[in-house]
Amino acid sequence: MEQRDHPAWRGLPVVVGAAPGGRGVVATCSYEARRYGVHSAMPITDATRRLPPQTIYVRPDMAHYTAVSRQIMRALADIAPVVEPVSIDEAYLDVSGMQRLVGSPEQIGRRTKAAIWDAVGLTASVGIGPNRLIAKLASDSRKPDGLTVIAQGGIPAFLDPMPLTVLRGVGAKTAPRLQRLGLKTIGDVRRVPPDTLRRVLGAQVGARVYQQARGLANDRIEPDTDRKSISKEHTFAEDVADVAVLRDTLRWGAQEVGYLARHTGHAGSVVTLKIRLCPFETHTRSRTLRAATADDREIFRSAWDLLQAGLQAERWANRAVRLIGVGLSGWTATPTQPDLLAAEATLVQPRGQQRLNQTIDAIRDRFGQRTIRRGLHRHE
DNA sequence: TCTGGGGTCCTAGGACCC
DNA sequence: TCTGGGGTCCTAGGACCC
Repeated sequence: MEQRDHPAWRGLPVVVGAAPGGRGVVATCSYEARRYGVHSAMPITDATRRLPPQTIYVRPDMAHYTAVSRQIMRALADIAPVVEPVSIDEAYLDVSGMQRLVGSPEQIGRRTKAAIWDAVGLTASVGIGPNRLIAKLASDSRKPDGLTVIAQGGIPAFLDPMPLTVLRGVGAKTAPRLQRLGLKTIGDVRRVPPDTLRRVLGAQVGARVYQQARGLANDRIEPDTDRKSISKEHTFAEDVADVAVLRDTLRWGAQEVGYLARHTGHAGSVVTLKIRLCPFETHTRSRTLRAATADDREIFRSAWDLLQAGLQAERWANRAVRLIGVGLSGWTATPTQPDLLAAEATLVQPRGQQRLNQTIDAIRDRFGQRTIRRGLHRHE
């Protein structure tokens, strides 16, 4: 997209991310830069070493990218009724049952690419498959500007030769565990009994890998999934020992988090402090508040308390700090409603057990089990 | 060699409740 | 005096994804 906005950069390696020589990584880069072996998440110092002098380095302009992303998502909403954005540059569309209206899967894919081109002048890769795993891998299989359709019957031939590292949830730690069993491809994984995978990878990851190797995955596309947390963190250009600097950075983070929470209609009851000590040792400390908040000062106070407690403990004392951050989570389960409050008031009255049970049943019918437990806890 | 920032989900132990 | 089993919440850390 930076090449779209700056025609002079077309054909050149372009790196979006940290300043060259600084601390940080490549966020993304042009296909010209990829030819030098540079990729997302690579330390910027490594990238600089590999890339030629004419390389263009840009800092990310998130506000601009977010605006373009919105335009793209709007264009996608015209293609299919259900769109689930997964990141700033990726979304799932449920196009099942659209063949009669639009045409073959290929036609739906071409139409999607055209809609994005017309809206923002960018190419996109599209993958179509029976579920989100296959659609994602299909999209990844041909970039840039690709269009790949995998039908149910084509799944084994498509998956089996792929390296097992493309499976969702198989990363830097999990891949070697599988490779130590002599496995390289998804086809290899498919021949392993489920019990072995569960033993080596744990219950959840093992089960997921087993399913994915067979091309099975969730096919529900769900729009409007609410975020679960809001956080702000900062890595210092140089490690910091001055507590006043840490406090000011924490205050900044709390203000950013509070602002974002209020502007997105969130109030959270869990404040989390994150700290990364020199050279690279990460810790978190969290505290559950008595009531949810979106107040900068309250978020800051909690984070600051947690930091001071940590600094007093032996482990953190006199250590230079590389990163500090603050997060907010634990949204209020149910918006407070008048009749819920009334029901809670009834509950805390000393009444006979039978009456109490009737009241609990009544609330449960209306709000569900979780609500009752929370209500009881608050008043006990 | 050096490892951002913003997220999600899972695990595991201890507290606490019934 | 010795003691179960299930469930949920809280906390810390870790793996992973874009």
